[in-house]
Amino acid sequence: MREGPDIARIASLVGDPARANMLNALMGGTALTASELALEAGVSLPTASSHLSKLMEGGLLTLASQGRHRYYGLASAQVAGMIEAIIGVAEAVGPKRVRPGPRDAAMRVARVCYDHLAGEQAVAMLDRLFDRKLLLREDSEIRLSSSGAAHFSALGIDIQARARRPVCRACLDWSVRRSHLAGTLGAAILDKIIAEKWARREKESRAVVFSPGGKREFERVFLA
Amino acid sequence: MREGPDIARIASLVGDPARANMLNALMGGTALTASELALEAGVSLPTASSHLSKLMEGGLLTLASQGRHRYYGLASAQVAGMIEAIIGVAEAVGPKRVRPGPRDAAMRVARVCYDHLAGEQAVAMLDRLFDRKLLLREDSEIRLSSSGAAHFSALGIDIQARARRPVCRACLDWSVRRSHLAGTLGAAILDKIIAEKWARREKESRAVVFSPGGKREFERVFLA
DNA sequence: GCGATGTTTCGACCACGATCGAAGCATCGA
DNA sequence: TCGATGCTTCGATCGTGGTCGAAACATCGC
Repeated sequence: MREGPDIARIASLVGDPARANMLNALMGGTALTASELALEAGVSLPTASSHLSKLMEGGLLTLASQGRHRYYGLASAQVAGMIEAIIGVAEAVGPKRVRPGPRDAAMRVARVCYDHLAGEQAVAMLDRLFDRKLLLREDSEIRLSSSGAAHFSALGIDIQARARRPVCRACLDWSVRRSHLAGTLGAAILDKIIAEKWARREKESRAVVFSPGGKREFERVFLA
Repeated sequence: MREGPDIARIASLVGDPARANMLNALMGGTALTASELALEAGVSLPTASSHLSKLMEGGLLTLASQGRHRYYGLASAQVAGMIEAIIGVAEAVGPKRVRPGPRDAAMRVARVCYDHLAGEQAVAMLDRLFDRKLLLREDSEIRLSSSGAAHFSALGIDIQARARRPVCRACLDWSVRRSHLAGTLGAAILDKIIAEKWARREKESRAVVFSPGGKREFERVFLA
């Protein structure tokens, strides 16, 4: 019972499912807003806010205020390392893999992440957009190339860079552990997918289900 | 959102003060009985028993029954590494360490981490072993070189690589924030240090205290 | 200024889990 | 066989902390 660093305090911060989901979402290194984290964690905005202030007070997060957006990120690589260590143990002791379930499987393939597409389809799409040089990696940023601007414009997706919100942003995918496309462009693409009826949003879920024809169209346009 | 290894489950196991104290006590590497752990955690026996079964179910502990005694120990070096990582974060964000205190200072210099040596001495040793090419970095792994195998063999440390547990592993040190050597080789070196009486283990603590002569010997052999 | 959007605070509710005493098992030494 | 010791299970209590709706606060575009 002797004193030491308060390890229980830190561990219990990670020990709540909602907070664990938030931290997991932040493991990609990109800072996220409170709303995005609320969606990732599957809790309401007030609840998420409460969790975030606890994580802040615990020193696990940093906060960058930009106007009315507040971007939360992991405080340090040390914190990320700790979470990796916990993930490692969880994987080692929990080979459970309880039957994925159909909704779960659908979620892995494609789902909504805030206002853009996530899941295997989205990750594949981002890869392909890089391959075709429609998007360019710049350090940790993503930029729209001139050919990309023309390409999306031809698809009826016009991005006016007016918004304070970045046009392109990488967003880490929990199921694939790689990035997919967020930002206004990501949102616009999801809008198009829904508008063209290539896919529909599953009720009461984040899953996005493509129709057979819609899937072909999507792949022709974005995965070609 | 959810899916993936259940990190919240693992973290919440560590997140209870009583359980955290137990795990901390077990970081010394010696298995302890339920009564000892109850005392260490400052809770009654029934409470401790309940905590222990939770830790067992979570896969964090191993149990060795010997007659009417039941010895609990950490399940693996991986679990120990996770706890070290959490301690590191707790130290970093922790409140204004009030005067380190002598025991704390001794812990920084050298201490037991599960079954191997940690602390400044251990970090310095790993650095030196790399310099002398007795160990080789390979990506994020550590490998024993042929000259290293010969060297340790000459010291009476024979490592049979058959074990499923890796021979060499890096383990992050909370006090120095750099790696020290874990794995069977790390354990064997600690065994030698104790067997040669170069150092003794402080009672009721993880600190390892070198004798003046032992320190010289250790430095001659491992830090030369 | 205005309404719209993003975020936090407040208040109230409720459940989970930590806790302990007493009783039940299990194993030891005779 | 017996009592003693080490540990776990049972049952009941209780407080901490997660949760959300409503409202307040902050900042933007206009």
